Amino acid sequence: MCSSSTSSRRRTGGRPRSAEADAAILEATRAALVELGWSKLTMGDVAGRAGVAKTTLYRRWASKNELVVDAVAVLFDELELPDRGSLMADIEGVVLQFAALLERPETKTALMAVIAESTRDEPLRERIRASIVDRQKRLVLAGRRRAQARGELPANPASATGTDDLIFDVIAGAVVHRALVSAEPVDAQWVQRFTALLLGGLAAAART
Amino acid sequence: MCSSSTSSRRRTGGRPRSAEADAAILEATRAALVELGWSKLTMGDVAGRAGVAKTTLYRRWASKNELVVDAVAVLFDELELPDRGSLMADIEGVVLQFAALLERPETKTALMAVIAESTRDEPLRERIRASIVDRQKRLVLAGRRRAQARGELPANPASATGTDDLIFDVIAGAVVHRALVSAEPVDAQWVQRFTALLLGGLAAAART
Amino acid sequence: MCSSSTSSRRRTGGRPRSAEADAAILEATRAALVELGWSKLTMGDVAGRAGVAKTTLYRRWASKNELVVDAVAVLFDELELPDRGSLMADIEGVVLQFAALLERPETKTALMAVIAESTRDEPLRERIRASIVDRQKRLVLAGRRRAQARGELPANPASATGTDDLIFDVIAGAVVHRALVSAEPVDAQWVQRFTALLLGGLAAAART
Amino acid sequence: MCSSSTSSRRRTGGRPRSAEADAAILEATRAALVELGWSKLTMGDVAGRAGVAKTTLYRRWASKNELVVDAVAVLFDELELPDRGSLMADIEGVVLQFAALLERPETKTALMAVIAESTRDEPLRERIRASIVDRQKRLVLAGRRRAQARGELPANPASATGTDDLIFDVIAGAVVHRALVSAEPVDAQWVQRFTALLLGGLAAAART
DNA sequence: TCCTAAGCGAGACGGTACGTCGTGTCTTCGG
DNA sequence: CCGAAGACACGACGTACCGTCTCGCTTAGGA
Repeated sequence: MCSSSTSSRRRTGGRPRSAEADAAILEATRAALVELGWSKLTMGDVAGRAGVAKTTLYRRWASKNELVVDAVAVLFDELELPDRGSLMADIEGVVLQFAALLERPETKTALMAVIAESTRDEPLRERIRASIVDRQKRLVLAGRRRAQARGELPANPASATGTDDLIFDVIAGAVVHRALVSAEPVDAQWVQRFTALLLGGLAAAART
Repeated sequence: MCSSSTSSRRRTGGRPRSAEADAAILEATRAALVELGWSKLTMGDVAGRAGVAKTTLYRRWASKNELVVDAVAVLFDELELPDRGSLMADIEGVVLQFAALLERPETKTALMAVIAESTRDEPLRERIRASIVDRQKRLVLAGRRRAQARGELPANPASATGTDDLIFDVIAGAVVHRALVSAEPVDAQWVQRFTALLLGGLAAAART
Repeated sequence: MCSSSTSSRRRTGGRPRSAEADAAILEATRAALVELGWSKLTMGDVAGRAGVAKTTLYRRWASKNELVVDAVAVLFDELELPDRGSLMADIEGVVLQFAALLERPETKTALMAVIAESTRDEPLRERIRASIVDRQKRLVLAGRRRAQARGELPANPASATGTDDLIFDVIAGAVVHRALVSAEPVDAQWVQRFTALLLGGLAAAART
Repeated sequence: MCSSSTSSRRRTGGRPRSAEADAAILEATRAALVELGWSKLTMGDVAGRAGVAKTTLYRRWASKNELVVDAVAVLFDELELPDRGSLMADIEGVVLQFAALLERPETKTALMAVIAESTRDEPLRERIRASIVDRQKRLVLAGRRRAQARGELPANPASATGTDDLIFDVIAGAVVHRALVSAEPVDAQWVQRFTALLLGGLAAAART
């Protein structure tokens, strides 16, 4: 995830990069996002908070965008899928978790911004996919397998990947849209109605 | 839409504002979005393209964000819901239209950017809601009414508004997520699978 | 002298440049030279002292070098050649004046620095010549004419210009070298010995 | 000359400093001066040219200024005073030599720069005096003695030192001023006129 | 012969200044 | 009173050097 992850290519000479600096910078970035939001966040400010020179930031991250992606990505790893006993409860749980994550000011302001930038920046898009998007899909995969184990969904291997991607876009897209575009609360009632809709769709698909 | 919409408050004396200027500025803004994207777009550049002084821009829009919202909003009004004979066909049609709209560089880069800004800017959020979000919901409303007229959906007035909002978030969210976050094509196959899922959900909801 | 001296080319529109700003900047530059010397002087610091934005400096002067030349040039205009009754007294007077000028920290540190830069910067060399060097030669010219009027020097028009230039280089060069390179005081004794040497040379030249 | 001249204080153990490195660094410094001039010369660049680490430079010289003084000083040692048979010819010879030295880009750009710095840096002034200025005076001393031996100048010991210093400032100052400040060529004609003036002054002084 | 203190390359680091750019305000003039 | 032209204060940008620091490796003298 970190830009210095090229572990193999460690040159012999020279002072090694400070490992603590990385952590301090990412933490400072999150703090700055909370206080200032995306558009007011500056590299100089982040450097100051981290007790680090601006040069050090630029030595490790090519741009503000990449820095923010790395700083925020770790928050998405906090999402889990505890077994709540039924597919419905599992979906409701993950949706609420995801909504709570999107309520945090650092994610709320950063996520859409970096996605906006990624429309013009292929490397950034790749980084987002690797750091955030693909890591989320594991939740859908896990949920589906658990539901199949329970017998709630048929063990139908046909185009499981395509379906997983679809489910992922529907869940994540709906929650993001509700929270950020419609700008209305993702409360229990909305989650229940959404889950019901989704389960109905899955059941209908299973019957075919 | 336009900031000069304060039609009543027209000062008596003096030269009136040029109406052509407004159109030229919005057109120039869209052109700049296509060429430069959101983050490289500058007010000075837009003014130059429009053959207008920077002062004139600031006299009419308070910020770059509001200008871009106005410039892009009109594109969303192009969306229509021609009667294709069935709910399924109507949904597929509007999803494809929406996906095509999101493929245009000016919307792709601008939409997420202004939404990101809106998380820290209440007036901007309100402007987005009024100019873009609420205007889209008419499509959901129209589609539901047409389906009810066809008998495809029950004429159930119970919390229709809430359901409409949910459907809106699911459709718009899924398409935006697929197109911009997952960054994968919204092709016919995906649209069919998505529509099938949604219709299944709606049918299940209707049975309750 | 000022960069905005292109009086003829005054465009119609637009806010005119502030005249006070020019004076404040040059004054601030001299103050910074006194406090910090040439190598520690920064454009940002000058801007701060002048109560002006850094941009304004760069809008008017292409480089630190040119700014300093303009700031210091005016000091050289203070040199005068009051009639002291004899060529010897006139020379001693102007040498002491020049030495006093070179004792001021702003000239001491700036003069050699811009000359050093001018060895690699033709426009700067031209600016120095126009702003400083050529303006000094008037003193030699005036002194020679006055001495000729007194009968101390023959009214010999033969290559007067070449001789004036030579005298100028000898006087200015010797004083600068004594003050800055040898770094020893230009006191009354030295001035007397130098003047005697120069007068002897002039008298010898007159006899040929 | 070299900063490592602290010959007495040689610690017992440890690897001695490379002698070739010193030569390579000074050579690289001169090359960089020729190519880049004073203000564009950087320590990193010099290190690169010399095939040496930046650390090695700083271990031996405290600053860019001192390094440049050392690099340039050796060039001034090339000046000689071959016996040309008369005082006039000796002066003309040394002036032409000095002018040729000042034509070299490395001296032209470096000399004035370090002198400018020395106005604010006492140790640097001392180093310049020891490395460059005082070593030049030997030429004046030698020329005077030779002229006295020839009988061209009286063997007058009265304040010989003061006169030597004056002559030194007049010669060196006039040439430097002509070459760098007036920025005009030190050609044969100028040298002859200057020499005639100086000889006249010396002859007049001898008569007193 | 080994030990050991220093030299050395490489290069990351905290700083500081650079010169440019964009924002949003202002001041002038002409229509 | 509008609008163009453009100067202005402000502040962030990303780069370049500075001079210092940590590394791990080399190298010569003294034990």
